[in-house]
Amino acid sequence: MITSTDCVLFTLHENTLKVLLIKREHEPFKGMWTLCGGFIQPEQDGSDLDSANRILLKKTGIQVNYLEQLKTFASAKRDPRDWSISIAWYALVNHMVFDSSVVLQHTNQWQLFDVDNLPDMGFDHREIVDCAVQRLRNKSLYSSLVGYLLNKEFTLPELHQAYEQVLKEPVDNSVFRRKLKEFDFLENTGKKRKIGASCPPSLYRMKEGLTIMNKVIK
Amino acid sequence: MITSTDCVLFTLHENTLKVLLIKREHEPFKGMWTLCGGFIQPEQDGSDLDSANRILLKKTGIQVNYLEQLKTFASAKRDPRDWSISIAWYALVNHMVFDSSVVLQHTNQWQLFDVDNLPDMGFDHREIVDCAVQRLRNKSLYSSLVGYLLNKEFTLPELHQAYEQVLKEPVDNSVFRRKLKEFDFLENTGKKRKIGASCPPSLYRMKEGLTIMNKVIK
DNA sequence: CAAATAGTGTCTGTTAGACACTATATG
DNA sequence: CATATAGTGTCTAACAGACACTATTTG
Repeated sequence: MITSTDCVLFTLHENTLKVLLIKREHEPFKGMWTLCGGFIQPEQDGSDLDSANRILLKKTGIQVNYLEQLKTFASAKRDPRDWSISIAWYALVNHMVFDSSVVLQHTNQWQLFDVDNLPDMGFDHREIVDCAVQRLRNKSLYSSLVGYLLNKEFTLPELHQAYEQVLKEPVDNSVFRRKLKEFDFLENTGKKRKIGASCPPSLYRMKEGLTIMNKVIK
Repeated sequence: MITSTDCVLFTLHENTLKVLLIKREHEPFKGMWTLCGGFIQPEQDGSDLDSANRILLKKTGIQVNYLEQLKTFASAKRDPRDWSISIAWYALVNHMVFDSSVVLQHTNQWQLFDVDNLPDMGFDHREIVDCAVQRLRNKSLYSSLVGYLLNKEFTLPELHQAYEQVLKEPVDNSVFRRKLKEFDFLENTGKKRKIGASCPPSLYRMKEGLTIMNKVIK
């Protein structure tokens, strides 16, 4: 019995929702694109969450902003070696961390892929990604998740754009702002971002301690 | 490493949402109330879903109407014997099956408990039940799930009552019926149920092939 | 035809969506 | 002070919730 964990790591890049895939170095599925995953280590990991964080950190050097259990994939056939259980997760990070990760700088065996234009993938990882994309898009409608794809401080126009990129459809500006007021998960830093010959937007950050809000955006 | 599966089996009884708990016969937690669970058997089970169905059938004799993966609970401490993974599920059945199950008739080591008045439970099963109740109540608002708690054929007043019992709050009759029309997951059998000196309600059944609808009730 | 329950219509306040508008800062 | 973008107001159609009403069947 194989007990493992796999994580769908999302970020926004080039105006698109992307996922990190890693090129497998060993059989099975050597050379194919797969999720960031690994075996659960009972000696090291106190819980499934620990496993996910440990493996993310080890394989990408990234400490994520948001991490949530997605679903467990388990069957006799998903791994040719043996009956296999994988606890799948999805995580959200700002794209900056990809530039600052020492681990990723030392290899080119990884790539960010548009979630709507994925390559062939090993195991049942395509199914896992599709499941995660569906969950993220759905949950974005009534939560503050999208905020975790941005830098710690961001402007409302940036957040607005992020929603449109995740959902792949336009979001009305006044609806967007009305909803944000109801949600109330942001706090104004007082600072503004200078851009050019125009009105500079305020910088906001996520309030501490919240992950999910309970109303509908869109 | 222990790999197991546990199921929260819901039904409606005495106007209340209840869960089946089983009194444990062995250590650990011998004599305490626990969920219907067991070990994954790689030789017998093709998938996690197969495990859940097999264990339900073996321990309760019940074939459920609806079964959905809930969440996976995994840690070093949840089972005193070893590091343990449990893939948790929730299932919905009509109360009738408890009377017709031969397996359950041959033992009294089980009981149905009000979800809002649970006994002390072994392992982390209390947490699992709470998680399942939350999921069921939430999903009931925008799905046809509640229908799976009823008999194959049921009346609209029965379904209405079932919603109120699951949600533990009144549901306006005209809103209820308006929503059902939008959802469109029922078909009229043409039959009616005779009760007494009053207008007999029509009998409906769930349309084949659907499990989840996508609008909001309540 | 009275009683009881099934089932429908109607009114009101709230909200999503569309879009026009005002405010603010900079070169 | 022109320009560009930030941010707000307003109108309309749809819908949830409350509740009164009509319809149907049986003893």
